[in-house]
Amino acid sequence: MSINKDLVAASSTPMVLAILAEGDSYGYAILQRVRELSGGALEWTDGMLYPVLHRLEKAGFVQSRWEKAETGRRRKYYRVTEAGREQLADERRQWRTVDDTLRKVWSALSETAQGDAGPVPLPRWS
Amino acid sequence: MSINKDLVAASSTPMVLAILAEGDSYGYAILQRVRELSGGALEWTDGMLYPVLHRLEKAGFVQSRWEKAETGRRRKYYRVTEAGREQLADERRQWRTVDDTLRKVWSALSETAQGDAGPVPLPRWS
DNA sequence: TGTTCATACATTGCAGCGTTATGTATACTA
DNA sequence: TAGTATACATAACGCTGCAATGTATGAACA
Repeated sequence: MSINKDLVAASSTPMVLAILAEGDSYGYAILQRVRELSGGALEWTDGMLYPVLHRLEKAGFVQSRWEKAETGRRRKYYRVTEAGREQLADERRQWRTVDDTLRKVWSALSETAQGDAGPVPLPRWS
Repeated sequence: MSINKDLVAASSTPMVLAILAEGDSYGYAILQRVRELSGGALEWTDGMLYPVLHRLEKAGFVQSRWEKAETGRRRKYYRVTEAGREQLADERRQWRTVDDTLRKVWSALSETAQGDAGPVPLPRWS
């Protein structure tokens, strides 16, 4: 399933901060972690992730350091800051507010698109 | 609580389509319905909603018609199309995919930002 | 009558950000 | 030696919320 860009944009910050809250990590591993967490449903591109990490660092939500992995490759590790943890908590609150609202309006609707939509419901305003 | 723009962008299409799936409605009433559904937590601006409605109509997800309300004012009513119902179902699937993933990564974290974060957890990679 | 507020729709300029494409470099493996 | 996975980075493009602004009508109130 392909996820539209707005939804990717809305979830990227809380997702990355939460992954880093599990422990320090780096770009490539974060991409894999997202795939793993979603069971393969989410496939982020690196061209999208790196600007996110740079933005988070500029905002003070994460700190980075270069390290040499045992494999020999250089990696840029990120660690979430205290401000980042607060931001994460705020993002979670926002997400839940929107999610609760969507669930409320969705709850009355049938699960799927209806090939036979049946009679159009009477407008509330009539 | 203020909701960041990415989250508003991600939720606007499924929210509007779902509200219209409840019954035909118009711009001003949709703004009120969003406020009502969210218990006042979500406050959409009209400058954001009208372009959304125009975009949905251009995409064929809704159809519009002018009507004269009993109050005498003109209103532009919108009705969701069959394509719109299918789009709504798809948006719901996408939302749930992302929501499930976020819940999974959030579940291990404490509820709030920690003023005293305690010891930094050992990195998974060490 | 005049003023204000709520209703009702619409557009413009700005800025942020994902997408796609591209670039650079290293380590491992066939 | 060539291909693949790893690893980070940037540029051009297009979309879209946001804030500001504009137009217009009806109701309430002084």
